[in-house]
Amino acid sequence: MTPSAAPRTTPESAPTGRPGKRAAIDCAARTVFGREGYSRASVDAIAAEAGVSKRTIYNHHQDKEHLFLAVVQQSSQAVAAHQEELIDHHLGSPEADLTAALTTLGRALAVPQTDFESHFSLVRVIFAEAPHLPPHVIESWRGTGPGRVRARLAERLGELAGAGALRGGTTPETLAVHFTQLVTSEVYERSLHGALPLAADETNALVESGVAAFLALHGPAS
Amino acid sequence: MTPSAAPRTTPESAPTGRPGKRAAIDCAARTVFGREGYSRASVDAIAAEAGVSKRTIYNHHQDKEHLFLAVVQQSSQAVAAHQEELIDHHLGSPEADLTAALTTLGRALAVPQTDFESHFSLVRVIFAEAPHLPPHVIESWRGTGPGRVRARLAERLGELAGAGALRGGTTPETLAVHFTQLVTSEVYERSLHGALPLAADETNALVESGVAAFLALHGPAS
DNA sequence: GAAGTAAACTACACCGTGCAGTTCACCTTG
DNA sequence: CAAGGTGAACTGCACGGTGTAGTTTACTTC
Repeated sequence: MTPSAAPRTTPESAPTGRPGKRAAIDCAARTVFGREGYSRASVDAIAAEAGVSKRTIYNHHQDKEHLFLAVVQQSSQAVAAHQEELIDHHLGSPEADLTAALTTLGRALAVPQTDFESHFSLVRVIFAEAPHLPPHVIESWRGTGPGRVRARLAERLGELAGAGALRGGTTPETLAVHFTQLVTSEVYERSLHGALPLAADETNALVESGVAAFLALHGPAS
Repeated sequence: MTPSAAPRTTPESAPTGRPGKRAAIDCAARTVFGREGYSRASVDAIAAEAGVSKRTIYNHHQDKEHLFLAVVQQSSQAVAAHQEELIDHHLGSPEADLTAALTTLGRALAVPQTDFESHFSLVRVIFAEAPHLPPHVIESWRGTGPGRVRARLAERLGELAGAGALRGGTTPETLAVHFTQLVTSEVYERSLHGALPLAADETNALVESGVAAFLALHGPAS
């Protein structure tokens, strides 16, 4: 950890290489890092998972650590883009049934698609490695990951408030904070941030209860 | 990880040894595991931290892994006991100023005392290692750790509701969930569960805002 | 003499590199 | 356009160096 800003000439930003190899390496690295954590994940295992020679990994990435950081960047962007899409999809056009819209959005945010499972696993590893990660990496991750999602959620909820679907009187940011706290944070905590499976009906119950509380706080004036 | 239930005769439950050594080992293990994580923490480092021979560690504990599990048990109990005490202290006797009581409790729960820092660090490691931990360890930790705290909080908040200090109509468990979600979960997330320091005034702002939201939801009928 | 200490030791896993040989994409040339 | 050359990318393997879990041994202390 804490790399010293790539001193030498590295293959870092070389877009060369046979197509597919780079992608296979990154995908495999995400999978293995997510499954094993940083320390336990061996470069040999990543190479095997990618169906690639270990030497090839070092052709594309300077270091185990730089490989990890590159994959973290990709993953946070992918997760953020996916979640922003979810938010726009469920909250984009004025919904007739606000409770239903918030509930399905909450569920979608709380239980990650299996397609993105490895990305979310990697987010857990970021949490675990946070004390050993260079601060600028954390900040960058915050900015391109959760920060963007939170901002998008605030934007959409602010629009709903502006349209009268939610009570006014609070900033959009507060709405976003309260939504994530009440609707998703308990699911995250109960499942140890997705590490342990949580029964579907339990998830639903938590989300529905959270939405109810959120609407009790910020729902349309009665 | 995933030990196979201690097959041989082990020093596991032997209360022998010079007094103080065992405690020093456990304390050092907690510190080093908390600081480095499971994989990075070496038994040599723990021995050095404890001012003890490595052999002595293996006299008291079967294994690096069993050492880790033992320390986890201790830590979760210590954290739980400490937090239960906080809850009783701030919510035990009917308070004149409910807002102030909830705020100071929230602050106390959100920023751990430096005395318990290593315990909280270890909790982060539990999160990180969760996928590699035997399930019964997780369950046991849940029960003796967060579960007990949550139950105590529900109990006290239920009493307040019964005394009219909070609005009725919800179960004590829901009160406890909403309190932790609104008051502490954002602090935890922002600080990556305590891994990164969070400015004191920022913490205060989050806690106060959370208490305000909690009271808007469940505060005494106006 | 039971418990602890210090240091050496075994056995292994891992990172990163070197290198000889192979494969593939592309480009020259007839 | 097709045969053939060219060079970069890739493979497979072995190796040096390092770190670590756990054991052993000889010695010390209470």
